[in-house]
Amino acid sequence: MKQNRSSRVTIIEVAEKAGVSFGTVSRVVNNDIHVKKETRERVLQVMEKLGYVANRQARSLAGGKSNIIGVLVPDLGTGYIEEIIRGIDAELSLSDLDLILYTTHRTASKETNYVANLAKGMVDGLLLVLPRSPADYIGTLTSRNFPFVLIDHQGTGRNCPAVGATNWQGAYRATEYLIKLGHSRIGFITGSMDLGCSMDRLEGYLSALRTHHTNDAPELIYEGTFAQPDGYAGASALLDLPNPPTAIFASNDIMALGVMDAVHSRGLRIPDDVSIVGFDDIPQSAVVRPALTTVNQPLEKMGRVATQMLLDLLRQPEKESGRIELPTELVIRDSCQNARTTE
Amino acid sequence: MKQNRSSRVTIIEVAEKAGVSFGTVSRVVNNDIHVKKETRERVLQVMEKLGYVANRQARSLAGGKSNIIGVLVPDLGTGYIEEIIRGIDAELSLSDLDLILYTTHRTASKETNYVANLAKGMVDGLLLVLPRSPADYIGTLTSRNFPFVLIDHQGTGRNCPAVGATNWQGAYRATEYLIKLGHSRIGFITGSMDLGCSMDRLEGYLSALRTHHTNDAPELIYEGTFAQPDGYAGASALLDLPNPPTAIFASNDIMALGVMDAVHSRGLRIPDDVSIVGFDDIPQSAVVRPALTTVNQPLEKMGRVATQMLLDLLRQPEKESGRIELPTELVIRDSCQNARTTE
DNA sequence: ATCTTCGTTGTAAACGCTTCCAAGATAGGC
DNA sequence: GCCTATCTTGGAAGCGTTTACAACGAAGAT
Repeated sequence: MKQNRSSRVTIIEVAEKAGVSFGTVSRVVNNDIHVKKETRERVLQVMEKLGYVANRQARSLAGGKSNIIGVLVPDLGTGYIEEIIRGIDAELSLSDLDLILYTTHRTASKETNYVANLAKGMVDGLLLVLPRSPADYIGTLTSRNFPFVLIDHQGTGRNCPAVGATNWQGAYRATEYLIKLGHSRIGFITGSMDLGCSMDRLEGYLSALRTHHTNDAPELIYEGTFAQPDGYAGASALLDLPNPPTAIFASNDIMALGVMDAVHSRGLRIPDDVSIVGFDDIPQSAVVRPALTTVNQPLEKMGRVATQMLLDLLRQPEKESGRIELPTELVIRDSCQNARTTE
Repeated sequence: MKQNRSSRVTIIEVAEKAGVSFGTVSRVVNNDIHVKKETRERVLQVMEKLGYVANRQARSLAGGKSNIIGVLVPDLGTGYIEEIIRGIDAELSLSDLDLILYTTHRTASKETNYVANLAKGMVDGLLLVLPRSPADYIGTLTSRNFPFVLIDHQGTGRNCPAVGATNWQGAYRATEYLIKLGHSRIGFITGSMDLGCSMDRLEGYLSALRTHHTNDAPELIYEGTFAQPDGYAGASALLDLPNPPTAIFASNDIMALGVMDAVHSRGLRIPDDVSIVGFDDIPQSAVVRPALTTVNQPLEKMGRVATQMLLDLLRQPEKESGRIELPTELVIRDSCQNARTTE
């Protein structure tokens, strides 16, 4: 017994049972004002009784919009993206839009491809999380006036809708904190340098060092890619230096976890021997021991705000909307300590 | 300038440019055999040149299927659901199906509602993660022959497609492990008792105690709901007992984290004073200090397997498929120790 | 040379809805 | 009581596909 397509209740069936034309039913469904109150009630009742559910595909086809918004993410499983999605979902569940999720698995070509296809009518708007190659399609999207919002990506020069966090400030504050604790050799592990936020964090670190006249020796900077092993490798390299740093600032928490592992495995103590700061404030950072001092990035909120922007854009496509930056905040926990004066 | 609907390339346009009828183009798109090789190539070229993308809505409407599968989850943000989604996504990205995500925010009525509507044509199949009230709709779904798979839920008596984990065995093994370490008073914190898996874990715990002739006093069992505060409260209550347990087994890792907090805040040491075991093996459990001994549940794999089952069901709806249980495994880390003989 | 039989292609009729236009009904103004 | 303005409703024309069916030509069989 195959699923019976004809079992579905259509607008026509409702119309017949209610003694009106299907046009009227459509008006009821769409909350059109031009329906007499009693008629509306009657139709509503029949709909209820028959268990009518509008066919999405048909509505989309006829109406020219899908009521779906596409969310494009690079990957799942870091805890980072998930927080953003949570915000998106929370905001979206307040509207009647659905969320369709695409994972590019960090492939730039896939990303461009998806965007191109999705923008051709599958979805009404696009939320691009941590985009790799926005330059490839932002132009097209903009000129076609297709609604989209970039999440956690530095603008590409153009003034396009985007929400990010104050990466520079966060890194500056964290570095300054370490300096004020008396650290003068502070190691830094970067993120993927093709991402704007990585650059910003590095700049923030460097600015803080310079402002406070602290050593910014290039050997203290290790280039990572945001993955845990980079933290381990970076910390190992830094601690092998003839004059090793007394504090390490990792560009994200995942790498900071790697740093902790490396430090532990050399028999050094945190924060006694090495102070550590991360970035992001993912759930793990609160539960590791010692709890990780880190820069909080309001990921869930970024998701929410971006979604709100997109909804605005959907309502009034003409409206210009630029970049929004949400504040980061230093969360002080237990992974840092005054630099030992014996040094 | 509003987005121009007519800018979209349709099958008809392709047909004209290629000098064939639109029917032929449709055949090419659908890989129908009845097209001469040269014709196909020509059409393909034109499609490429024009940047043709099939309109999903129209295909769905005409073809009677959406090529979308719905994933219904109770919530986001625990790290638990996300792992499952990751598995689903991984498997789905191998097919040409898209994933549309629904969050019920733990509301049973919303769940029933979503399922009812989705099954009426919006999606081709449903993946139900940790369903609250499957009894409400499984009957309908089954009789309508609508493809779906339950993830992480104990069958409701019926033999319906589901994938879960061996909760009973996992809890049994963990409890046995504690007993063999010499613990004779083992506290247990349950999950939400309306979920089958919670029951199974409790049963596993009890069975192990009985098998090894160990005390299963009811005061050692604290009823939780899988949330971190329950772990804290549960541990506090258990440790306040006149004869407190020397080990605590929490029904999930999140609660185990709460237990750790409670133990720490009383100035007790883990594992010296209290041994702790969790369940799930979420990423956090590997990074807390001491690292948490826990029962690994193959969440990502459960997502994959469920997706495969659903795809099978989509291909051959007649096929009967029952429940699959994936093995859990005890992961021994640093949160347990021999019971002190001084007790 | 005629009849089949493929292999290939064109065409019409859905699919369930939105939207626009026109027509019927109703009420107000003179 | 008649005409116009307003409210309400019906119906037709798509939206871009799929799919069943018909049609056509060419090749093989008789």
